[in-house]
Amino acid sequence: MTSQRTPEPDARDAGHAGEERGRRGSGRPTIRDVSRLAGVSRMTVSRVISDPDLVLPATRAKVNKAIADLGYVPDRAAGSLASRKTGFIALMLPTLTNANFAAVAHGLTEILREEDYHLLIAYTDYDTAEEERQLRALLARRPEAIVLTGAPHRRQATRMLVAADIPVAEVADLPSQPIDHAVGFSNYQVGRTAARYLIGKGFTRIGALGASTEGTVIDHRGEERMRGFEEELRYSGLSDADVVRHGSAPVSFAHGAQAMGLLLERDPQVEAVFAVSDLSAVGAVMECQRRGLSVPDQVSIMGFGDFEIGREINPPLTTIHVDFRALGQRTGQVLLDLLSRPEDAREHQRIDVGLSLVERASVKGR
Amino acid sequence: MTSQRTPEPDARDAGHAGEERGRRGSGRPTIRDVSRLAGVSRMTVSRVISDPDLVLPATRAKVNKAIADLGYVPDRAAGSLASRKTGFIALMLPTLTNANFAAVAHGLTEILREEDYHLLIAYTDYDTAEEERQLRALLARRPEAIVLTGAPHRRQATRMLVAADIPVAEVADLPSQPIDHAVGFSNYQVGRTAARYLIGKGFTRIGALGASTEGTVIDHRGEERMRGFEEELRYSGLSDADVVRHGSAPVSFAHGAQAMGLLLERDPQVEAVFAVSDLSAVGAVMECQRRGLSVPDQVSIMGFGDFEIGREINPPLTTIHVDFRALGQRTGQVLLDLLSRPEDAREHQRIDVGLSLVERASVKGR
DNA sequence: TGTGTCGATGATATCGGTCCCAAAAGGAGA
DNA sequence: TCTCCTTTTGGGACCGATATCATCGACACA
Repeated sequence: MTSQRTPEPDARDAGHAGEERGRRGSGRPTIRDVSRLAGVSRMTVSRVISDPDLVLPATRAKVNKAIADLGYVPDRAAGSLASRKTGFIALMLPTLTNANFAAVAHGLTEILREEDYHLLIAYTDYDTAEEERQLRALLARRPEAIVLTGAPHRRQATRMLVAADIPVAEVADLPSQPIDHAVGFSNYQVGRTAARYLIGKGFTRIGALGASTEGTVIDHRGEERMRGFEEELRYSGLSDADVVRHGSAPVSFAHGAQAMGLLLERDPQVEAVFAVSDLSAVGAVMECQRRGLSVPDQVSIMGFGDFEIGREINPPLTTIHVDFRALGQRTGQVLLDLLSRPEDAREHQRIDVGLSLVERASVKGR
Repeated sequence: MTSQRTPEPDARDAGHAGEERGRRGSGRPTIRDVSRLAGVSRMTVSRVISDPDLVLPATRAKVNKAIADLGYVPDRAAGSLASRKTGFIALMLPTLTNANFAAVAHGLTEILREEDYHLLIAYTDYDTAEEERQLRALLARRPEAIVLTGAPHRRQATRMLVAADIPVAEVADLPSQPIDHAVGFSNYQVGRTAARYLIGKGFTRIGALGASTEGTVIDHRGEERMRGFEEELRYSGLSDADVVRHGSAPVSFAHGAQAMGLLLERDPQVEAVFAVSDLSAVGAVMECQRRGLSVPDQVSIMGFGDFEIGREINPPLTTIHVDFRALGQRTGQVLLDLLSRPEDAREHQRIDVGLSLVERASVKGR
């Protein structure tokens, strides 16, 4: 049978029962209420929740009944404080209103969920100033790790990250000097790959559509693609006169349509165009069609991101594919692995998830 | 001048300095470190952070310097425990990979950010079983309010919500019997509006494209639109034989294409189609074009949600518009208002953000 | 019967903040 | 000068969990 010692006296409850005066509590059942009802100590209740095998089945049953009867839900804030583990992973993105970033969040959640970690999501709307505020707010929640898209761009933000002393994973870009860990692909290589592909198709008047780099609202990853594209053009001895930077991030259909319009006015002879995003590319295709230009017979267009819409339009869009959901999952695995091992056994991870060119009908060589 | 009493002795630090043995702490500076460095009590530091006006400017300056020197970031978990305010608002959505839901999250964040509230996001992938697990995990974080898309569908989940005793806001649908507060629109009315519109255009063979209602993965809001659409057809004496439910939520381009294919095989004479989502509708348009059917000359198609892509395709898509970002903002305002006033002054809110029909070229009357 | 080991459970300190009230200083008014 | 009030600051308990170590039995073995 179970042992019959008296449970802990619990000074706060000694004396007359039901004396509630002056108590700060919220009225919701606490672990103490459960322990009293079940006739065990708080520690035993805690064990039933976090590691049931340590408790005798009979005791466990009593405790579980008490939990159910009271509708007890443990307070993780209190638990975090005591255990020094919050179960939070922070995620800072430029925006959620982008299918690929949302896919990263989705993939991450799928993995973290299993280990009862929660994602704390913040977004910056591509604003470098907001980044710092958000980071401070996130760190106050004591996440056990933080996931960022690319390095932070303020000195102060980087300092805060280092001081936080938690694993940092940079995703969706592979910086040459990662702060800590990195899971992603090279946006610069995306640009170069796109340029080489179009050059290989025999085009010589090649353009690009990206966002402006002025102000604080900047899509750094998109700009990396533009840079890679431009450099490849130059290496190949081609002009970068048809590279258009227009409007502010995030880019979408309307951006592509406008930028394509500008480009066509600047150079009506342009043969092929790379857009930093499929959304932009789709907008460009539509703009061409409105102007009576046939894609791909008169202008070839390709994008980046392999958004679902690209597959559906006519002609289907040639693009560069990155599996963002898998990227999120992979990041989750890296972090779980990192967090489950002692600090001194953690080596830097740098994982390139790669990219692939998806040829569809919107590009047709000369 | 400032007062010169000795600051609190702080038993934990008495005796020889630097004796770190056996301490549970994390190594990060705490409010106690700041108070020692600044030569004030912890309470004064706390005040400088949460209500600076209560502290003399000179003292405030000392404290702020100590905070900066140490790189101190307050631990919100500890603060939450003591103050009974976590600063969390929970948000449970079917998915984030949907521009409209992402827009809700976005709008909410914009508003809550100002008052330093954080959104805790969970998603269920349209799975009723997952809903309950996620809800339990969310409530363990002690959010001060919770935002849901429509009522939870498990008895147990509803019970947990009521027990949590916090404001509940249902968004993106207006249930006839809201649990607490509701901000949204009637999906049922969307369906009826769409049907009335198509009927008014003189069509009599009218179809609809939605998701299957089998299994646990169900898009209840989409189904409400389907139901409203069907009922309006019947009220008007028309057949609902062309209403197609196919595939599982979430629906997208490929769904629309497939479902449209099925519909055309079932009834090649169909004149007009309503899809539960613009994404589906776009897929349907593309499918028609692949089959050589002209939209809108041979088939009219309309959708719901006013997704950006609908504006860009040829022909532009007729749809029903709801401003989801504003919906999120409105919800945020309601919640902030609710949380800033005493509990007994809180009345139930029911806000209809309305909907509007956007006529474009994809529907052409007989 | 004595003793060592192991499994189950309890007692207490602690995590890092805030609440509540008390104390000290400074100024106004009698 | 004394009292009273306001402003500023501090002391200690407390929020609701968990870490850590102690304790109690039961059992094996000598």
